Amino acid sequence: MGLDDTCNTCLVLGLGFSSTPETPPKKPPVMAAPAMSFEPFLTLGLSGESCRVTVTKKADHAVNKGGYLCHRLHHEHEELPTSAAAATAGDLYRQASPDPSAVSSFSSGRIKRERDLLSSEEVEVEKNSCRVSDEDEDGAINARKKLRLTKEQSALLEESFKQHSTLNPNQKQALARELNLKPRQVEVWFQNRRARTKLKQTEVDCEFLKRCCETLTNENRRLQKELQELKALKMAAQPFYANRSAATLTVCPSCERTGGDGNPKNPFSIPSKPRFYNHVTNPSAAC
DNA sequence: AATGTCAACTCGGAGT
DNA sequence: ACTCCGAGTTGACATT
Repeated sequence: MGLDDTCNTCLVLGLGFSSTPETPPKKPPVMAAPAMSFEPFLTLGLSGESCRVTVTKKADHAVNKGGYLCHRLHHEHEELPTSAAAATAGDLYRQASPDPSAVSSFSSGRIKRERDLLSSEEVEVEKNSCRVSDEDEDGAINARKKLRLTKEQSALLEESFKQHSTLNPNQKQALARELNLKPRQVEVWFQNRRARTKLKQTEVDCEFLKRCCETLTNENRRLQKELQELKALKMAAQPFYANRSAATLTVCPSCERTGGDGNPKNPFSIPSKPRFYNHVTNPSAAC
């Protein structure tokens, strides 16, 4: 008995959670609450450490798909972005933030990023957006600074995320205006937020499946034990059932009762095995 | 110093 | 062709 035995039973847990489509529609359903939507396809097996999640880890991707660094290095030789007005609404931001356009311009292939800047409205938003200058107090130019959203901004974003985990362009614009951020920043925040939600949900699923696995292992153990007991019981009762067939009735020499035929092809018959029935010492053990 | 967090990035796939 | 999004990654900053 033990885990090895349970493994021998080939107990396998596989949950696809097909309720959530693998390829979501254009506008995926809102994952409003972590209520076991089971989107990730987790597999469980009893061999080895039971739980394997199909979500790949960072380390699995040794190769960077893109030339992000190359892009950065390339662009750092390009013209510097214009310095924006200092953060007059500075209290809104916990720390100095770079010009978002400068951040965006780290890569040269900025087709996607630039689409956010096309409309005059967005340019206006950008002008008011969180930023100081491209040059920090050390004089380092165009260094990538990390923007930290304020509590108020985070709270509002969270609130909005609770209502809808994806934004349409209008919602994005409105939220960006309200938060004094670029639409692109709002978009990124929502993307990252969805990713975090999914990761968290995956962890929850994993824990759930681990518990399932433990429960099933215990159940399997219990059933194996029960089976053993039944087998033992059957063996003990074997002489009684050994010769029950009406076709070849035999008479117990001791009490003159009849027994089965012992035909192995009869699924209900138990083959008589002399080793369990000592005619000499116990001729009527079945009785 | 090591580790965690998270905004911002690239890339590729899918929808229109 | 364009747009959006998910997956994976990077790097600045915070925390331990």
